[in-house]
Amino acid sequence: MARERREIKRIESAAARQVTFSKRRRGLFKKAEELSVLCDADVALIVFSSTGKLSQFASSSMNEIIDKYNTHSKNLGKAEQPSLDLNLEHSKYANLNEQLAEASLRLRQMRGEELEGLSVEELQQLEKNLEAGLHRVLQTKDQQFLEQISELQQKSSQLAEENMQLRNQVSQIPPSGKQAVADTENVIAEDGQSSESVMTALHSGSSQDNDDGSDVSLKLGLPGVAWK
Amino acid sequence: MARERREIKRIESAAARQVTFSKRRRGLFKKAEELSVLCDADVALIVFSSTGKLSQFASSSMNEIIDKYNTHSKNLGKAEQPSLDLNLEHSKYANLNEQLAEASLRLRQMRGEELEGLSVEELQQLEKNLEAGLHRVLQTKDQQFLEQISELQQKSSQLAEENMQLRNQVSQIPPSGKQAVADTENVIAEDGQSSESVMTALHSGSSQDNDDGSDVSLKLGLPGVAWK
DNA sequence: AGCTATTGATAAGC
DNA sequence: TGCTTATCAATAGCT
Repeated sequence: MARERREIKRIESAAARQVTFSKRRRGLFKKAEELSVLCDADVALIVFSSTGKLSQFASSSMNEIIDKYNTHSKNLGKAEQPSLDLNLEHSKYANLNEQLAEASLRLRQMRGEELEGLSVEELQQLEKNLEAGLHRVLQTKDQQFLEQISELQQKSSQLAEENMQLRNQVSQIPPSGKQAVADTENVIAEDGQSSESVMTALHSGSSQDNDDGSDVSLKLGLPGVAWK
Repeated sequence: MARERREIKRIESAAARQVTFSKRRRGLFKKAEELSVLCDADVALIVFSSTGKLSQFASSSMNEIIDKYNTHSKNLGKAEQPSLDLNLEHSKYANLNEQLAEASLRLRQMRGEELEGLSVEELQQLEKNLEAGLHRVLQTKDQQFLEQISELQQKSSQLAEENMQLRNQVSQIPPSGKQAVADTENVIAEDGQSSESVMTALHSGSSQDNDDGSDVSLKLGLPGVAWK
């Protein structure tokens, strides 16, 4: 991949070998990571340079992958420690692995993947499950929305009441020129503003803020929620 | 490195992921071997596909390299192997258990259960996944239906043609009383009947039955399928 | 360690 | 899975 093709054969010059090692090692590790990310694969890569220096990459945990490798490849004889306990341990492990594989497959199928082998009946069952799940999710979501709206309405009316009381107090102050009128208008204006951003709090769990009604500043804001 | 740059991010389509996995895995193994040869390095590469299938490469012996790796990385105290092994075994087990619990929870949530703790955002994400999954399932189902319909139409027209030929043969028999006429009518009647139940076979995989046209009796019937 | 001319790898499409 | 092609990425040889 360069100025000239390089024959795949041990590089004799130690210097050139070192340079090529650095460059290609970087490329190899990059490719290994890309494969693991793109294809959701578990990848482990161990490289010892000719000088004995170790480099490694593992998409999850190196030990985990090596264990998995040993499990896969060592179905062959191993007459050492495998006592009853170990065998038991192993079969439990295998069993868990199976369950996990099964669960993963179902999950992927619910996401619409790997449907190839399914019969029409199985597809219909899947469809039914998805529709039921979707229905429940929508119900739950709606319920949460309704609860939040109800909370907000309550808060709103509470604020409106406070507002009215404040306006009453203000109006009882003997008029001393334009100032009083301006203040009253301000209170009304602020209320109008808070009702515009009223749909954004909710989630921050800051519901105790003005339970006593002493704190009039509303911190409503639910960031990142799209209201279709 | 191709028609279009691909973002390094999990490929959602299972089919595309599989194709890319095959191609890139080959490339990765090739690069690993080239590095080991060119630079006289000891390289071990272990890859588990998302479906759990193992591929491996080792410039020398996999076990040898793994041993060397363990020696290098485990400078930490290690007086006994049983304790280490046992701990490893235990953590693997615990880890698997966690993964299984996680998968089960997600599965239940897709079925619309245990949604209580979810935020509106999480619910919306779930909804999106469900809709996408449902969409793909419906597409797959429709495709199967269409394929089956197409097959049946073909079978139908083939049968109709056979029928016509049979009718011709029958009509060429010199009339010898009412019997011949009655036979002709029967053939027509049977054809009409088979077209009514024509949508029900498919799954039994009995497609060789009348390839030679000698067996006119259709055994179409897909029990338990509701055609909304 | 940077810089390009080249070769190599690979995303899409069949 | 394999093959082909248009493109993008890795890297060999220099500096």
